[in-house]
Amino acid sequence: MGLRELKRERTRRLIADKAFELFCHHGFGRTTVEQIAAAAEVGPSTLYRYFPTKETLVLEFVEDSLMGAVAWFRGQPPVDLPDGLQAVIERVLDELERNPDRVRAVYEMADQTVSVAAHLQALIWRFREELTEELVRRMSGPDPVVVKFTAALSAGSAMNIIETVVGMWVENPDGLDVRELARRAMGLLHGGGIPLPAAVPGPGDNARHGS
Amino acid sequence: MGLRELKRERTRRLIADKAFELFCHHGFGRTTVEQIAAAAEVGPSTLYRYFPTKETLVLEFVEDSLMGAVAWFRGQPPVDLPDGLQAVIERVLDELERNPDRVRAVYEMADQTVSVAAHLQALIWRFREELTEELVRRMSGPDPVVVKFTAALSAGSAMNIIETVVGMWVENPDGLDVRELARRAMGLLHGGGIPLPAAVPGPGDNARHGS
DNA sequence: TCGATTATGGAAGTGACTACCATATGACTG
DNA sequence: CAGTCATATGGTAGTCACTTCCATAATCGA
Repeated sequence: MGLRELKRERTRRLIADKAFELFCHHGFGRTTVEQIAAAAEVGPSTLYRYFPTKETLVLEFVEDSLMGAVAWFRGQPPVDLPDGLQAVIERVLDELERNPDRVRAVYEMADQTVSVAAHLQALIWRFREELTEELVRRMSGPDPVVVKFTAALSAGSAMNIIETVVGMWVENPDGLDVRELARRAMGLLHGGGIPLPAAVPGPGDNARHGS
Repeated sequence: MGLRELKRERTRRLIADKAFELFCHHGFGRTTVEQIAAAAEVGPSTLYRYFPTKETLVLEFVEDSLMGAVAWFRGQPPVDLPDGLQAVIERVLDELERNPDRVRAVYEMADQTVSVAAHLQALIWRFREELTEELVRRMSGPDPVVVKFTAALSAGSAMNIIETVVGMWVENPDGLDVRELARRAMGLLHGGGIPLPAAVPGPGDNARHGS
């Protein structure tokens, strides 16, 4: 490991940290790339060599969490479908829970800047696609279309659970048992259907029953 | 209804059509906004008055389909949760099936242009949020957090089914029964779990059973 | 027909991002 | 240690999406 890679990692980290700092302080939209480059004491063209877009400065952390979980799953021995998905979900949640402030910051920026939300969603989409691919590799069936369909639906369910749990977690700053919610949501995978609250919505008393 | 609104609708349609044409012919990334404006014989600033971003030129159609379904659902009498979701899903699929070429074009552009994919996902996210909101309004329960959680998970499931079915539909140009797939996927909402193909993935013979 | 409202087009500017090139810096060889 | 090579950096110039603002033209109400 040479001095070069060490320095590279250092500047990369420096840029990302300065960017995060400026984004939190002044907002994503009110921070220019030039300002970030100046704060990190590098030229703008150097910054672009490390981070292809402004959004990656914010979202690389999420990308690592999601793609890391898929990569980990690829190395795991075959297991039951629901169990495998559950493991992936827990892996992602573990990773995100490791630095909650960053997760919150990402969600805040996504809330107030369309392009951040958009790229975050694109990231989640890629996670879904790669997970689908891996599930297909692990599955077998007579009809490849049905296999692909099942895999995509499963990966989507995992994605849905992650998004929902993380969303609830971000909205309720403290005193929320993320794991309990996640466990509840997993019922979706195991055939329990949507876990309903105590009082379920039924047809209203005075309402015509719709078609 | 005055002449003004009529003309407005006409230029709007004209711009969108010319844009679609150019995008299909030269690709999204290789078409500039100025070219579109020139083709529609309007000034660029007029174009931006109708369409805030280049992406909306492509995605407005999808937005209308999704948001229209939610708006429709808002006007419906209360029904069972799974039935309601199923109705919304079918509504969206109906709308998309009405012009398949446009759906395919959108997916193609999303495949080759990141920002289109990103904004498409952002749109789907908004659909999910609005559907969640409406579900919350229709639900009751002792714990508002659990209610919100259930609603978000349900809306996410609906979104998942739509995305999966449409994705399969786009990938397999012809001879695919979209409705059969959709019906199959609905089992997820009714508590049937993930519908599995004939041969389900099990633990491999030579694999260690790992945690 | 006249005044008010609104749509349009153009100009000028900002900022993200790209392509390119000259230079500086760490890495390897004799 | 000197020389050379690979790579990292910084700067310049340019493209393009998008914004703001203003002058003008088209429509509408009276």
